[in-house]
Amino acid sequence: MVQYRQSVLDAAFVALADSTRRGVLERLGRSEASITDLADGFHMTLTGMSKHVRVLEYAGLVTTEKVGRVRHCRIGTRRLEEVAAWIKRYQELWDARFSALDEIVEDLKRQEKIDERTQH
Amino acid sequence: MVQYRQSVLDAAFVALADSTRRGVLERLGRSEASITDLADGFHMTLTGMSKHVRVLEYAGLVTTEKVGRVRHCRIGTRRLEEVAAWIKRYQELWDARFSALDEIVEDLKRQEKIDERTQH
DNA sequence: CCGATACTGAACCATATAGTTCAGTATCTA
DNA sequence: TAGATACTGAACTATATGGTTCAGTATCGG
Repeated sequence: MVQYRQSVLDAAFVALADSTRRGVLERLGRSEASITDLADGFHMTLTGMSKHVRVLEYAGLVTTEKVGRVRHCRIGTRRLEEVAAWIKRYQELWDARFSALDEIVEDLKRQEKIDERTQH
Repeated sequence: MVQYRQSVLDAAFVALADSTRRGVLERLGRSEASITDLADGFHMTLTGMSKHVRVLEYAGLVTTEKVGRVRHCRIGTRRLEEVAAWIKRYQELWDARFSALDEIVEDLKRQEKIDERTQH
């Protein structure tokens, strides 16, 4: 289970690491498209685009359906929410870390003031 | 092919695509650490971890400071917010797309009702 | 000063990735 | 039915990636 979730999350991050694939997601955000549409739009062979779409589909970021000759691609399930959740969690850790630093800085400032007063 | 990463955003996504590097970010979320600390924690050579840290630093996700022999690594600037912003934007497109589909479905339902009525 | 520690750089290796071409297969259309 | 269209799979190329070892260099502690 944990292994599964880890690998799914990993697949999503890997899929998002490529700028062409992020572009495809944006494109599909506007309307569904065929492999041909996408290949044209990104100046790439059908085969190349087909691979990108498969990576996105594996990661759960798009879904596809073949109707006759045409594979219709559309934006996928809620998988991206897992990526967003990871980032949110990281940001929380990170905010906490910065808060801790802030406190240290505040302590130092307070200490300075005490030093000032005791020196005069 | 020649993957020159024009954008900082791309570097961040690429950095996040590796699960070890995401682990390092989580680890640094708890406290700062040296290369040695991280290498030990992730069962990896110093050289290997050094490379990961450099990737994270290039992406602006961590900052480092060398004090004497030791390189202190800590969680970086607000760079991750750009990643979060991209995802948010994508999710908006995507919600809009689903809303549009919902409307179509609603239209179809209405049409069915009309058909029913006109057939009787 | 000497030895241990902490890292860095270069070279290397195996595998993964992004792309191609070419040769199909299946489906639509005239 | 013939030909165009839409895709798929296999094989191949070039480069990137994640890791290693080994040989330094710089710094710390006794």
